[in-house]
Amino acid sequence: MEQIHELIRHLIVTVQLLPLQRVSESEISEALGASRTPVREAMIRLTNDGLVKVVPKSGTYVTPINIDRYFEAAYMRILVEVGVAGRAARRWNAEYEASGVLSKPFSALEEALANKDYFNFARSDEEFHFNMFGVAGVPGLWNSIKHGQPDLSRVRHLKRVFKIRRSERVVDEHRAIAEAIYARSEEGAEKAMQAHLGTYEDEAKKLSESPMLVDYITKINEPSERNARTFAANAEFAREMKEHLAFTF
Amino acid sequence: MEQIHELIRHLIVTVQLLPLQRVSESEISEALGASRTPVREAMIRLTNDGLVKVVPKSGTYVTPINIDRYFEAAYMRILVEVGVAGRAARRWNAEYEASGVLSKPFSALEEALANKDYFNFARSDEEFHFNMFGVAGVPGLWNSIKHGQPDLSRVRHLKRVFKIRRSERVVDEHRAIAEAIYARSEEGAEKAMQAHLGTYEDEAKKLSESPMLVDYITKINEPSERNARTFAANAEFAREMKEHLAFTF
DNA sequence: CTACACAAACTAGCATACCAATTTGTTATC
DNA sequence: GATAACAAATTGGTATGCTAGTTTGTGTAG
Repeated sequence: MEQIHELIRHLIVTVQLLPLQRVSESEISEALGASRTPVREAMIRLTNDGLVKVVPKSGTYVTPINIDRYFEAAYMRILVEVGVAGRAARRWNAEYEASGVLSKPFSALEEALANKDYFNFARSDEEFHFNMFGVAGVPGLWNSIKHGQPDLSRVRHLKRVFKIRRSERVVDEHRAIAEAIYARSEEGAEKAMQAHLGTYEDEAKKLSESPMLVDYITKINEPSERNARTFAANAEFAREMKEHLAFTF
Repeated sequence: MEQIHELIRHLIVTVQLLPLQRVSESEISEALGASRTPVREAMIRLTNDGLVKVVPKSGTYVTPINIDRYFEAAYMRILVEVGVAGRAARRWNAEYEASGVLSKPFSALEEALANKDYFNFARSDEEFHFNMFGVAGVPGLWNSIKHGQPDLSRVRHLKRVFKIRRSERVVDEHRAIAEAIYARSEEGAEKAMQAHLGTYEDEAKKLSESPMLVDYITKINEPSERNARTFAANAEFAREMKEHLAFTF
């Protein structure tokens, strides 16, 4: 069941299943060669993820992408991480220093960038942030930030697709954060984190400056005849659109 | 199914179903006169809530209460609400003023306190906070704060049971927040909110100063022969314990 | 040609039966 | 009496059939 959940989730996150599209239990169970029960259970979990909405006796539909929620989640992340960075600086000590909780992922980050290994780059980036939460004494919050909001993943995926990112500066910014924490400078760490994540307004601006993405989201959120298409036909539609827009999914 | 989910959730939150206890699908479905399917689906949702853990081919167990997670959630709430209060102050304008989004729930709060109507007191309190999120332009974050962390509800319930609360001061604190927002004082609003919610350390201290609650949580988290008891027998156990401790559940 | 009514098809919700794996209780062996 | 092996019972996972409600398509009346 977990596998089905992951599969459908992946299809939705990568926008191969488009908003408002119907994802019927029977259709998927048939396509996957499984019974309806595990599919149904996957749907319940997807409902919890906020990725689909079940309408009794009618159908299950992919939820529209709500970009406002993404902004909110980004804003929340900034608030939390800035506070956590300060707290980590306050709690920093020789023991943490010796363990290399921050220096190790930072080194890995530098190395990954040098090798242009973007997969490990993202991994090390995440590890750095996660370990900082650990130093701050609130390790569980990382998951809340990461999975707390319903639909971060789809927008994040689209950002990748539209190549909205920045790698080089990240290393320097992490260095600044790490050094402020080493120096036990609460204020410095907060400022460095603020600079790293940018403000809420910056985030909004950055996405608005990429109207292509906003337009794309608006477009796929619209109801259309594709809503009536089948599972397979819709994947086909997504593929066509993908090629047309020359994206790398 | 929603009803079953709510029922079991309520039983767990009110600690009538104790941590580590087995809650078998068949047992519950039988007790409720329903089939296993809806019970099973409720279990999936409870898993998402972090209230139970399913061990395949073994059983479904109530998760232990993790008080650290509660602290983390409280800390996160403070970080977020302080930032949101500042943002609300920055965005405050005549339109909001005229609409009474903040003044109305505040008045209701005062009135509820005067009538010792604690139900409406809590309602107005929540409405005030929620509306502040609206003024800040991030209404969706309120739900993230409220339901984001897995196990806020059980500790919150226990706090009520152990009578750890404070009502009178809340009104004054809300007034301070509201007035800072009216004055469009970002810094003032943040400070007032910080004072209202207290710091992370204060929260921890407050609960530590109530060792009875900490001890109680430790105790019910421990494995014991009750883990082998049945659904009904365990509810009985909870009732006994309740009476013994003279709590008002 | 349009509007409405009705029927057929499809939907998710639920009940039930069966399966494989784990746990637990018992028995046989030392 | 302790321990190991085996068997019976219990568990969650899955498949499937049925039901009630919604949607959609078709046909008929205007």
